[in-house]
Amino acid sequence: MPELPEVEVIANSLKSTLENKAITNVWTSNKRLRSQLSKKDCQALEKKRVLKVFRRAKYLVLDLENSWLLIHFGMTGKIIVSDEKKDKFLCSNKHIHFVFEAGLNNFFFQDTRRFGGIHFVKKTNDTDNFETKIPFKLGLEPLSDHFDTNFLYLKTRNINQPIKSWLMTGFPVAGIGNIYASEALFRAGISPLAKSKELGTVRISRLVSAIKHVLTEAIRSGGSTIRDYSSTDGEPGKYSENHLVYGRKNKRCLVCMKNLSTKSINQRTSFYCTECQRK
DNA sequence: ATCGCCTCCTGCGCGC
DNA sequence: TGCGCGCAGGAGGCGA
Repeated sequence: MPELPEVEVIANSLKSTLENKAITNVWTSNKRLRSQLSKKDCQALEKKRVLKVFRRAKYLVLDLENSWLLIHFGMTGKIIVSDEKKDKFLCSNKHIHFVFEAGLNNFFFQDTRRFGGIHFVKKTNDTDNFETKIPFKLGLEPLSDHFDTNFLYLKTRNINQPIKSWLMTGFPVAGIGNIYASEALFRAGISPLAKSKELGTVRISRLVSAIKHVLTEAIRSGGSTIRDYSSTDGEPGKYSENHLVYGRKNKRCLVCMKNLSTKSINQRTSFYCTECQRK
């Protein structure tokens, strides 16, 4: 489900309800997620205060007194904030895999397809950086100033695979999934099938601008809702209304009026315009 | 080292 | 109506 903008919207909405509150009554389902908390992890979370809530790559990060909690939403993950009692809520909601209480609310992590995951990362001292303690590498934030033409140009020089596939790997650039890869490539006039290393500085520069543009606008619009994404308050994202290619198979390209195409690239459907986007 | 394919899951919508 | 198939915002792991 959520790519960078959706997770950013979730993180922003949780700041006021979670920061400076203590976590209690931690519970997990016994269903397998990509990564799940152990009993010991749950105990370590009890009565710990949330210092900060933020997003990194596609992870929601809770910075706690003794640890970090990283939540990945996979395809169908979402967090529901409710004042309803846990047991009652579990009866009427399938696929809840993680619950904790903070302030006056319960925070429910729901994930139908269970491609999401929760990582507990222990702090050993106050100057720890969680990124050095996790078993996977996170790419550069595409909305940071470090993500520029020079960076993308250098990183793509040896990459033979299609630019869309490479963008979606999350490294060295984080947070870009199927929707925003498609949208950014359309706006940059680059075919999703273009070989990464064959893109020159002009097109790379256009791609950098397009990525920053679509991500920024999507955050501003509350993200993209395709089937079931919503923020913690249940509000769907409105950026889907601004999609120029994603989900518009056989509809007309809004620039050249030719019908848009789809193609499966690395098992993921890509939406694009064969006229406006060139290899 | 790189890349493409498979897999992990559930649920929905479509066509027969 | 009902069943089967294909498809869905991700990404780790495997083998060529």
